[in-house]
Amino acid sequence: MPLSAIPEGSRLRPPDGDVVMSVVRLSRYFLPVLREDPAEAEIVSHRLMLRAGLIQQAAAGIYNWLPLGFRVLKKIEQIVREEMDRAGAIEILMPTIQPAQWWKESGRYDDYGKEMLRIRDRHDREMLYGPTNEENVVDIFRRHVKSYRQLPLNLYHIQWKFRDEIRPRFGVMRGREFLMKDAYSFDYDFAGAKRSYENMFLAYLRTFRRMGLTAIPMVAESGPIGGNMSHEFQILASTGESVVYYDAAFEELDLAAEDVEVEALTRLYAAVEEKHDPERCPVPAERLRKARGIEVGHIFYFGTKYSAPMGATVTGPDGREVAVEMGSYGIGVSRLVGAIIEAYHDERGIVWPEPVAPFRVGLVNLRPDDADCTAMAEAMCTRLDRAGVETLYDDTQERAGAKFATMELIGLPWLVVIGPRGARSGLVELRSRRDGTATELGPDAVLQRLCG
RNA sequence: CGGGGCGUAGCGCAGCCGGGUAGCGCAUCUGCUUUGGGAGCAGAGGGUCGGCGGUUCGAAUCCGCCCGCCCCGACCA
Repeated sequence: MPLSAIPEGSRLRPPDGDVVMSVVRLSRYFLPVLREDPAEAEIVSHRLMLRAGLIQQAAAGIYNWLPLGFRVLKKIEQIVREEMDRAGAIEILMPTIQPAQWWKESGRYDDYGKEMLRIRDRHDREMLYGPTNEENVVDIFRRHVKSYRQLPLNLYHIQWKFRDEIRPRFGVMRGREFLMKDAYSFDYDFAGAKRSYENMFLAYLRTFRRMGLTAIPMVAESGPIGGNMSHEFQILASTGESVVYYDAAFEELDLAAEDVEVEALTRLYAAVEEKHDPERCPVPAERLRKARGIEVGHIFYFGTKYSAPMGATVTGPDGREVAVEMGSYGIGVSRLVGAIIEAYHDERGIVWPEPVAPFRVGLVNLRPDDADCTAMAEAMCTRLDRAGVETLYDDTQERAGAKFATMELIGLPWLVVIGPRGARSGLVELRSRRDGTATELGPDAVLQRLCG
């Protein structure tokens, strides 16, 4: 087949033959936006995710991820991955389907109830779609780790989970199937487990901050996972489900330093409304903040709850065999997509923080039928691609109003507008989605602003 | 799981009470005009009315059963 017969697809192919990787042509892309609000969506993030073509429902609490939504999901996943790796955790991938036997060993097979999706294979073996992976990771650990010298160890994966919620709702914020990062720490003793816990605590603050979010860790019940040291991380959003009180110090944390005093951070005050007692609150009024939050992460220390019954032991320096001390650390990756939209949107649509935006730039060619406009736009595409700027190039024949409305709905941080006016004067318009400010610049200046 | 509601064209909805040839807006397709904020005109296509059964000469409409989805409550990354 001659090269010219191969469909170009959505990637741009510039005249010199290089395949462009950063720029996507809207006319060849798959972006099914909805002009009207779907009837089933109640909350703003769910409405916007459906309207902006991020997801499509398959069944109650189960979603298809369409191209734009999938890009965001991958961005979030990658930030989580990088911060886990930075914290010394090691990525693996455990299966979605697990044998029931492990759960019978840990004693959770009966405890977990109807939330766990139980299935049987063709040989009538009992299996389940994992709602979490403590048993699975303990099985990996116990078959290979025998000595305290191999500790500490932290294994994590980013995998789909299924919890058969009684009532899934709010789109991906409370789906039945969801993508979660779950990490599991193994230590020889409590002191080590506490260090592992604090290490994850800091990693979580860094992870959420990189996404443009303020995360408030609050002391939590440890629930069915068990244990006695637990924090849940709520990100602030005006539409959040719970009301939280917290020390303003959380907003000013310096997380970049190598020697962050994590233990001090774990003691900063934060509480959900139900547990907040104004009389006994240790934070002075001028430093107390009240806001709404959405839970996006939860960390637990639970000691030997799983290692003891499942026989995950190591031999210590004294020659004695002990069950390892464990913790587990979850981040709702798919939930974060909805949570970030709850935190960042306006009446026109989504306003993505740059680190998680599906594309950094929306390049609007107002007149694809005009040779000058198109030449200018395609030249800009090539330059943006060379600079590695992820760009969605709107080369469609829609009218200006429809193009702007779509771009504002999908919320890319930067809009570059090329029209007949600018094509004559050599200027393009650079517009910020966040504050709406627009400036007329030459192509060089645009590149500089976006890359400098 | 208890309570409430909804399933009619891709999306949003009307029609159902009082059974009688399935409609509207948007979207889609064709043509012409238009082109910096969701265009105009003309034409066209698209429906097992969620499913099964019943009543009836005749069912989107009445009755029964089932399925799916949404909302409110008790639980959750």
